[in-house]
Amino acid sequence: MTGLRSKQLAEAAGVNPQTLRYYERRGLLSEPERTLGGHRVYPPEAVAVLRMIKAAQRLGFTLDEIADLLDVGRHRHSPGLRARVTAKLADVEARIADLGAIRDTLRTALAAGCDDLITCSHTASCPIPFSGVAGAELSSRP
Amino acid sequence: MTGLRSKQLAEAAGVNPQTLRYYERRGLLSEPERTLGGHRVYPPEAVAVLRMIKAAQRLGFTLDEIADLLDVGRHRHSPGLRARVTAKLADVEARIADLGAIRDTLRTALAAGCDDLITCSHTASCPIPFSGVAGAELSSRP
DNA sequence: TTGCATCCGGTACCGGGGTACAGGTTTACC
DNA sequence: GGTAAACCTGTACCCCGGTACCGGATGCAA
Repeated sequence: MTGLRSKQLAEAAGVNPQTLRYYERRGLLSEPERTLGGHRVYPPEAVAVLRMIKAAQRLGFTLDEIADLLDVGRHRHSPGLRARVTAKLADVEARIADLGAIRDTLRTALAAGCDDLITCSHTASCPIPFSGVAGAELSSRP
Repeated sequence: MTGLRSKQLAEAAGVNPQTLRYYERRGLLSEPERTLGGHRVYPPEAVAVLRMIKAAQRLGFTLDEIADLLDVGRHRHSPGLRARVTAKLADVEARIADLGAIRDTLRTALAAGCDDLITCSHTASCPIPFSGVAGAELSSRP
């Protein structure tokens, strides 16, 4: 009775109803109960799950990764979970570092009234660490 | 004479040669000189530009945004540049904050030996701030 | 001058993440 | 019991960021 129908869930979570089925196919949302007629009835927690998905996604996780992360805890934990979480953590930390560099760059650019990012960066007329950021890219994920 | 051919540039920047033409079409790379026969000859700075593109891209900027950012400085600055940079900066800062929350979550999960992310997060049995992350998502970009 | 690597433009395709549409059933309310 | 809204499955399509393939035209070196 506390169940949600597709549209309600979709609205509550701010996604398209079609996306729910899509996520279900992709293994991100576990298959919900059905009415006798076959309509999906989601548990209220589904909203939280969706929000998590969206949050994780916005942060650069792919749907597969998210599915993986969620799924693991859903039924039983595969042995590799800790390793994967650890890897993800490293990944996230790297992203934070990169973003920090970009943030600094943007700030510097603004502060310097430097309206011109590339000219600045590659003529080295203002001390923007863009090559540092760019360099970071070389040493990271494929 | 210091010019680079497609393949050289591609290798120097770690991208596919096809991608160069693609970026050119997209306005990310300005049209290079040509040999008499029509082959592209890129200036050495192109490498730096490409690295910047890749760095920015890894950090969640779309090609259009990057084109925009680059283009502006390339010829003449549209009046909106500062505003756009400022907006991007806010965006980046928001991403950093979100990533920080995710990082904390992952750390907490690891530390708690909590192998199960969703169960943990939505049964509130361990004090993981996932809803905080999820909530942040509501207040941000479409 | 011949030969092979490279490049050219054009078009087609791929994977990721959705979204839309078709055509048919179910629900829910009057 | 009728009817409109919501739902169902399935398939097709869209955008993004590339990548691959094509047939033909250079570039360069021996």
